[in-house]
Amino acid sequence: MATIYDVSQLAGVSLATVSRVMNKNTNVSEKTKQKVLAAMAELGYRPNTFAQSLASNCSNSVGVLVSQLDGPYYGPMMAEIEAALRSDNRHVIIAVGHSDAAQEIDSVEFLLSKGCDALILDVEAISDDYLIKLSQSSTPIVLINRYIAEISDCCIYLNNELGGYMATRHLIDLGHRDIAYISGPAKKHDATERLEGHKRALAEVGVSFDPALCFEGDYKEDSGVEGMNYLFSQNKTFTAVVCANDQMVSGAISVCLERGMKIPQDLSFVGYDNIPFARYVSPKLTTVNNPIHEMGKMAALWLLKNLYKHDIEVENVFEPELVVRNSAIRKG
Amino acid sequence: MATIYDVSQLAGVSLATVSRVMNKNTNVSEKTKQKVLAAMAELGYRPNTFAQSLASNCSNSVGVLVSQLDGPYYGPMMAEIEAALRSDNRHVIIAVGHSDAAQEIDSVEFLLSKGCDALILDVEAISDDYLIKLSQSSTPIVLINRYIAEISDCCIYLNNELGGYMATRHLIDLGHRDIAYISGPAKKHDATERLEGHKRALAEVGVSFDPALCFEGDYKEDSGVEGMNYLFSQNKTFTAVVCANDQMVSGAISVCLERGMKIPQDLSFVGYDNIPFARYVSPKLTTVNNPIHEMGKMAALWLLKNLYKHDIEVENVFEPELVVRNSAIRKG
DNA sequence: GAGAAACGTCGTAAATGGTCGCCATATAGT
DNA sequence: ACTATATGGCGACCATTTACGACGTTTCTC
Repeated sequence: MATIYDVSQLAGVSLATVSRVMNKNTNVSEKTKQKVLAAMAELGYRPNTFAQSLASNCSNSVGVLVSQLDGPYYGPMMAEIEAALRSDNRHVIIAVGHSDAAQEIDSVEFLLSKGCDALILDVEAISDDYLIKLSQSSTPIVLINRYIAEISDCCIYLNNELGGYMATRHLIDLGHRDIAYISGPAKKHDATERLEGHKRALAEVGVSFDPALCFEGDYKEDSGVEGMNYLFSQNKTFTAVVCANDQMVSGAISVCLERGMKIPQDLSFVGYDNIPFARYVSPKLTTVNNPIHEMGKMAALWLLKNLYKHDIEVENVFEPELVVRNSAIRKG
Repeated sequence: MATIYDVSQLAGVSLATVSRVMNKNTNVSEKTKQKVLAAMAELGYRPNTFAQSLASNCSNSVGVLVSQLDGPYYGPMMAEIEAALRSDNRHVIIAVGHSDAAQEIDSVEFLLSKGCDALILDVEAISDDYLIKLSQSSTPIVLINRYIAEISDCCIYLNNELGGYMATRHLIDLGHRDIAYISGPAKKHDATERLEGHKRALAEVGVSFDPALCFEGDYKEDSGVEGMNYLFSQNKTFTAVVCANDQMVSGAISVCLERGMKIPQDLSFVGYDNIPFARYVSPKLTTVNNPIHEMGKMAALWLLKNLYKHDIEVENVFEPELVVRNSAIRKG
């Protein structure tokens, strides 16, 4: 492999000059620049990133920690992050935290030990305190899907409470009053926020929240199944169900279909997240759009702006949006 | 940040000795080893990976190139790769090729420039020749989802032809003879192989393949919609449809449902890939299992064995498996 | 039992391939 | 001619690995 030294020899200039043209330093004449570029091309020179990183103390890499890689949720986010960073010649290193505090911390340490310039974290189990302390270290972090007041500047998040409100409000506007709820795990912030929104919508029209009509799932399909079975076992009336994410809706609907029910005629459903499948499943899901990919993109742009000094605008907070399709209809 | 030098000072030994204990070199007495370990702990020492990589010419990183990150397909694969490599303290750098030759080559170059120890590639557009040449370079590669005879050792692949055969054979066994086919893009190897299997199953029972009953999609939901509309427009009889992947089945079924048809009573469907949603959609999809996550894992293990010298067994070729659920029934 | 060979343990110093500040020099503008 | 600015060279880092050799102890051999 050719080194910078070889290039400088061939081009008849010094090492520093070669380094300057690589780093787009302006103080290089066009003529020498061309000579160097030609030499690089002739040798098929490729700078050694390790040496660059060692000398410059910058790795051009950012670590991305997510809860899981399978599932429909993180793919679009990773795709946007990769695209944004890649276009600036930075690379992304991935790590998975499995929604477990110990593993999440372990992953952060891992990423740090690999010398990432910054971290993008979508973590659920790690405490606010840890994150606040981490943000004070020399490695910048940006949080997706989480709001911590003390470090709000580096938080990219969705107004989940509003989303939860919108889902239930939509059903209320459709005439429903007996609305069941299949929640995400109580330990996850977004899950409790969405539930809060649900309660607010209920309160707004004077309907009291009935804990018996609320099931705590874990955001996976199977818990939609469980949740639905639970709800039916309560022997209470309800004409609509809102689920804290689309995957649980999918599980819940499958239970109803197996019982010979018609959706949405017999029961209305509203989901959350608007994952790609929501459009193709039958009935097409009415759901709350969660612009997860945009948040991923924004996290990357945040880094481009604040760490790599690009002159761009970023926004931190995203608004949910109701996507009306066919899984919820007026109460008949 | 503490350096190896600081550690050596505190422990009262030389740099080489500290390096030796880090690299588990046996030639160091238990006593000095403990001294060094204590010093490292006291300083919170973390070796600088860039310096390590520069000196050892090994980055402990592997580049993973996939066609896309969103969609249900690559997530499980990435998850397995990450887990396997991570357990050996290696990290993965991701890149996306978008099924385009230029972008795929660009991504390979990108990954190479980042100094990956090896590459895991799931590429579709890059030519065999390029890959063969690439495999002769100093950076090992392993190919997922592709078979190239000249470099078969580093190919991890599924017997797609057999899978295509199984899908159609299942329908034949259920009494169907008029079977439509929605294919993947002709330029993708796996798509043509699956179609070959379909044709073989047909030929086996003396049914001639009717091009009018075959639509070339692009593996996405929308082309399932298109494909179904095309098939209906042909005014031909068919009692079953096999789609080259589950996403297209999803699109195809939605068209039927909108027309008021009952699935599988009016039309049987068999898919391919067995993506997670296939289990939760209604009707639950009969499909061919594509052990994509296992192939991802095996690719990682291949590297662990051949590059990082672990003593483990790996297998290259995977067999598809029919998963019978509810989207295909006996011809009525 | 003495001398030599072998071995285990550890230190020295030379890579590894860059970046970057500092300084000298060339060039251009006024 | 004087000064500001553009240009290029020199050499000190950056944090590690690793070949080589020093040194002391053990073991083998005659």
